[in-house]
Amino acid sequence: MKLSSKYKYLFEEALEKCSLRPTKQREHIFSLILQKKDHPTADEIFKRSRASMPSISLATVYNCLESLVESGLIRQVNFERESTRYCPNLKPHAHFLCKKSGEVYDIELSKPLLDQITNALPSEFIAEHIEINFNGLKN
Amino acid sequence: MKLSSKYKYLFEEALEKCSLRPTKQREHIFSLILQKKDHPTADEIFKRSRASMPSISLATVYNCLESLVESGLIRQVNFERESTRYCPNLKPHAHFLCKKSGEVYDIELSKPLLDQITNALPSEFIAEHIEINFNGLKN
DNA sequence: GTTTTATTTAGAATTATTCTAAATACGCTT
DNA sequence: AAGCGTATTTAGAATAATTCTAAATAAAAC
Repeated sequence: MKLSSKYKYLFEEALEKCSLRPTKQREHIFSLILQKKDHPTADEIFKRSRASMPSISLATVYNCLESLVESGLIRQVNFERESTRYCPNLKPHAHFLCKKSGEVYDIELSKPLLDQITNALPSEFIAEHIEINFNGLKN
Repeated sequence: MKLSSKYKYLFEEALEKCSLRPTKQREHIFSLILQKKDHPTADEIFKRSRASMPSISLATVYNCLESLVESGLIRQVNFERESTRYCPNLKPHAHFLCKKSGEVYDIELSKPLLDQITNALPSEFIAEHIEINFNGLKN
């Protein structure tokens, strides 16, 4: 599993900024997440990654995901206390979990709406991160 | 730990509707959560509840919390994969976790803003629940 | 090329939560 | 109020996701 040159550059830059090394494993996992844009858990990524990199370990998958999140290449998504899922969509957006299928969908949010939500905070609160999660049913 | 008559009635009604029994343990835990309106975890509630009910077990605390959530008397709050916290504020609101103090604050959201957020969903999504969590710093 | 430092790896450890099965309590009927 | 069926409590074991540990390997700096 290899990154296209466009993403390869992004990948190396982003890791560089955090003084992290662009290893084979990190690249492999990043490319897997980019490829199939569902919202896989660490364990799903582990299973997928073994297909083309049989020697990878689960601990490495966790480590790599942590590095990718830290460098801002992917983000985490949590629903209640389910396993953490990972998402390569970096535009601000919300998530929707369908109770029936278990699938997660990205929900775009307009900039003005996001600003309004942030403005709902009294001034003594400085938000670093907002997470907006829906759940319900999707047709 | 006893409930005031106002809450006692609410408590009994709510459990009744779900065919759950108003036991001493459930009442005790509900009153603890009402009393100190921070956002305690199951373990914190367990510790507090032992002060006045030393025989209670952790499993019971989990069971009671589940019943209280099911009957709509309290709600759960999850930040990333931290322990689930519990909240007696039933008005729709968001939560803010201060990274520094670890404290959780309720953030009121106006009805029109909430409606706008729900309307951000394309029509094929039917939301049952929305969770909005901020984190950052509070002065 | 050698050294330094970061990363990977397998397996053990941890943490929050759920499960299990026996004991107890609740609430309904008589 | 006694008895009965069912729900709840309890302690401890089990589970699941994740993190930790320490040795082996790989990347970067010199």
